[in-house]
Amino acid sequence: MILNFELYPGSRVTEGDMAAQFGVSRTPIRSAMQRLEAEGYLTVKPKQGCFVRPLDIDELAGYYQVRIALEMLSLELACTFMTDAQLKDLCEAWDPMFQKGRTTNAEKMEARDESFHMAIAAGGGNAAVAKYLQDIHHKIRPIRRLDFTEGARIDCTYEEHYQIAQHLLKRDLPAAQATMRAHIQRSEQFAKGLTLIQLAQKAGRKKFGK
Amino acid sequence: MILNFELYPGSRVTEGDMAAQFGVSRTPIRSAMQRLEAEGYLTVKPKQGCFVRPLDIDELAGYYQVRIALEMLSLELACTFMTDAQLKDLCEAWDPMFQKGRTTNAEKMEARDESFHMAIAAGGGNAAVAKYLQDIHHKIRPIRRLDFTEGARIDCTYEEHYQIAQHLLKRDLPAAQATMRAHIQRSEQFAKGLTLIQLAQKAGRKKFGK
DNA sequence: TTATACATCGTTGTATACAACGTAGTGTTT
DNA sequence: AAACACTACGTTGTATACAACGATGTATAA
Repeated sequence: MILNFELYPGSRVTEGDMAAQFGVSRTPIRSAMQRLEAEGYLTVKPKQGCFVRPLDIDELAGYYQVRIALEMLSLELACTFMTDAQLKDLCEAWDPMFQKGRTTNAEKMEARDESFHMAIAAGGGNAAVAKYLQDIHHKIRPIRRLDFTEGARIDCTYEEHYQIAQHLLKRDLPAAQATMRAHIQRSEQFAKGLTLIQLAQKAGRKKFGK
Repeated sequence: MILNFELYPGSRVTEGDMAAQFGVSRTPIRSAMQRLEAEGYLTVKPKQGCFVRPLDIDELAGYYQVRIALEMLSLELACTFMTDAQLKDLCEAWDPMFQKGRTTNAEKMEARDESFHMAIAAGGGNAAVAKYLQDIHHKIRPIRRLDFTEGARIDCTYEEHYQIAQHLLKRDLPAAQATMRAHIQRSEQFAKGLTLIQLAQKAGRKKFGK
């Protein structure tokens, strides 16, 4: 959605303005806003207006905790139900030797990373796990994207994904879980650092007006 | 919502009918339907109609798996962050010796049970855990209610909740987790059995028309 | 100068009318 | 008799007008 970038947290968004901006009536805008409210991106106060919810870093840490718990379950199911063929495909897709599929585009890389985690979740056969993991990925997307702005982190991601897939192929659940946990925590720590820098910059810009 | 009982899965629900039934216009009905669709209770096919989604038992098993994973995390956080005072309150509320707060009403009991699990989730300080657990509780509510139609299960629930709270108070995380896991699985097994019976009865009724 | 009452404005919530589209039923043709 | 085309109906999607209500600014009184 558009609110990932140019909308400041806390700012007001009225249905009328959005309708004029998109050239449609208030009805579909209203519908979209209700969906965004349900997803937690903005809160609508009756008869007052809609406000975009600021994302605070503690809340995101909470999502990462839940993510780890779900990824552990996801791996457990995948280790039981995914076929060797599926896991071999996964290994090949993330083999660090294959420089082909590599991309330096942060957005593309983030989509590829998400597809890795969702493939494991889907392979486990539990739709609820996949659903909640997808939801969390959406929630932490603005931060995760920062994770792939550095080439080193991309290399790391390839290596770790490959290891996880290999562990699964060998049906070594504890190793897969340990690697996944470390993978997620590393990514979180790195992204958290970059987010703090961005927040500081934003605060600086705000001081100088606009 | 009303779909918990008298609406057959797969049946069609039109906005116009609902609007007439509730005596309001289509607009708020439409809004509510979009919310229900987002929550997964019904699917709306463009230009065709809305259909209530049947709940299949495998899907519910998936939710129970996720629930266990989240409750384990919830306990871990609660064991770290909840105060002795909070835990003592919890113990008292579920002390089997106190026959006072007891209720035989399945709906009331289900609300009380939910409040126990949500209190632990809230006590851990992770809003995301609480949010997803709440969501799962809503999803499995139609089954869980069946769990409290028998007095024996109510006794069991009091006993198990009390033990969990006691373990937390003693800061014995593994014991609390083990008891919680058994508690949830027992509840699931029992409710699953009753659900199958209900489904069989419903199928039987359907055969005889109406 | 400060506090209070009031009026105006802007916003969301709701109702209603119309447009777009899919489905089912019917009539015709082969 | 069967298959196909067309028409009519019902449904959701959208636009617009109005109602309800909170907030803000202003004028008046103490």
